Amino acid sequence: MKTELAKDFIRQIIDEDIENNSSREVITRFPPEPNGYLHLGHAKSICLNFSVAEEKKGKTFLRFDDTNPVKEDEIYAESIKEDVSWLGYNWEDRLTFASDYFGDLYQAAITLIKKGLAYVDNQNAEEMKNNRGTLTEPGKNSEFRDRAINENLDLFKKMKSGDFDDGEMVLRAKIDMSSPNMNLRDPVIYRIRKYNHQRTKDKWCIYPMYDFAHALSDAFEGITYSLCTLEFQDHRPLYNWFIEQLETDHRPRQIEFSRLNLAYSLTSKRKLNDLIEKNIVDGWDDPRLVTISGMRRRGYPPESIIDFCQRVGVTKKDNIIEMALLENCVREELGNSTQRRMGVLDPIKVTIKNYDKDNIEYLEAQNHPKIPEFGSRKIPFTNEIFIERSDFLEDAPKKFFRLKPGGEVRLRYAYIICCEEVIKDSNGEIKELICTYDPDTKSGSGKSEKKVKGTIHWVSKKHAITSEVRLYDRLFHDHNPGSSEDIQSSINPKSLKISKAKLEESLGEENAPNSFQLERNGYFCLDAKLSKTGKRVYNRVVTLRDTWAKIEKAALSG
RNA sequence: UGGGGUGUAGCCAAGUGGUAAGGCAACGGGUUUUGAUCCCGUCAUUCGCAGGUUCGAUCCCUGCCACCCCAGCCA
Repeated sequence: MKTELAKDFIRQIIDEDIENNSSREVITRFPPEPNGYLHLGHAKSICLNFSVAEEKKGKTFLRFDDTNPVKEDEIYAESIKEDVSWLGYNWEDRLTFASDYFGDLYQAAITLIKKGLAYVDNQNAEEMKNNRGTLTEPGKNSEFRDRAINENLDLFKKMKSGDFDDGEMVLRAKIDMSSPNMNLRDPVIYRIRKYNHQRTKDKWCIYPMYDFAHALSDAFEGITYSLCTLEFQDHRPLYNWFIEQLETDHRPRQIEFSRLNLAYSLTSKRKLNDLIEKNIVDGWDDPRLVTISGMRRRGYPPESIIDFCQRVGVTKKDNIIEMALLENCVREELGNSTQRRMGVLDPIKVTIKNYDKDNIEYLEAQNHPKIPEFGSRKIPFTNEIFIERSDFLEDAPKKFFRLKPGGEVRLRYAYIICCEEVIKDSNGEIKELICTYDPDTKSGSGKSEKKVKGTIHWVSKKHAITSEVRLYDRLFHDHNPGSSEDIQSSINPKSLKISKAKLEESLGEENAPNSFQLERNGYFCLDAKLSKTGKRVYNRVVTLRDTWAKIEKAALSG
């Protein structure tokens, strides 16, 4: 935990409850539907549910809300488990499925019918829609609403035994067709779906709806706080209605909080799915996506995601969090946990004409500027090296501290060099720089008093390994791409740039770290999906803060 | 024009009937062989707006405004 955080309103409610009744347990649940992959918004919910319970020595269930066999699949359930674990949470023996309760749910429906609180409706979807009314007009009672209890019982049993086709009948709660809350206008609680369920196979052909299954599953598991997002606020009266009418042993309490939105990204399963189907991205784990699997592949440490979720807080206010906060969390975590290396993303060759071309000098380089325990390594220096193209400017502004014609710069851990000559090709593009070095300025030798303003990174040409490095930018131009249905038009065509980078020799070693900082270039991580033996592909996780870029930008605009 | 929510800085977010925490961003300065990190400093006379109650209101009351959610046999 990096910052002292004030208690959010949910924790305050829980604290008050505990004060009023010291025996009250904290049992929460994370209830995903296995019909897609988890994203950053889910991470917020996971973090909230698990940490709130953890803080009070309570428990959290991972419960799959698998009540719609048409949309759900086991592969999603597997990925969800992997993602939750990766974030660092453990549900222990509390892995459950709404489908575990299908039998109990069925009995609960029977109870409702017997109490005269549910009825079988023959209306089709179209008719039901027409009779539901509108936001300002009440609905109309179904002509089947006052069926006898025995008839309802009989019909419901026939629904279960497969006597009717999909859509022919539904079971509805009998509440109030004129309620201003649409959820209370006799909601459907069971529908017929002659479809193989991923877990119960063909045992059932009727499936409970979310409101019914969710409220009761919470009650069955003894959930004390059922935390969900704001759009379920209007469902709370229905949630409570089921709990009250069925007189369950446990009475869970639903509390809603606002979902997380991240600027320039999408946190909607449906829209994410769209991107994948249209091949705009490389699957659910594309590193530009804020799916958990995408962020994992990108190289975001789970700790940074948890830290982020803690910092954004929990309220009922709509929000769009800036990407900068997430990136700050990632940098902070990686800064303290990764070793430093050197690598050139866009190389330009430098020949040091006064350095013996047959000589190879091994120079000492620290693996971390502040953590000596990370040790050091030796890097080879020769007369031909690569430096970053952007570290040389022919026409440099006064405050440009890097290399320019006739100017000097320090090569990190090596010598100070001076640019003597610029060699260009027929197109005017710089092909090579001819420099001289000052032998007295060897790093750490203390022989020279010479000081230069700039230090740049470099790699020995002879020893460099060429690797594919993927540089990312935001996937969307639109601050809130989710607000539009036209996702395509806000796609940033330059969100992925592939570079043939020159990396220092040590990154080719067997025990080379999988994630590291390339000094002055950012944090990088091996792409587990694209890398093969003999071919390593790296993702830039995040850049370093770049105040020079800011100065340049300000100079351009001002 | 029904119901349910929400409005505190550019983005998040505390807060109390006694005079606006913190983080991110931004800006200025110091240290630095990463223009990184780190450190220091600046950044709301005002809490959606208008009235009212009060010695005193961001907090209590009234009215208004803005935004979000709801008319699936999805979750």
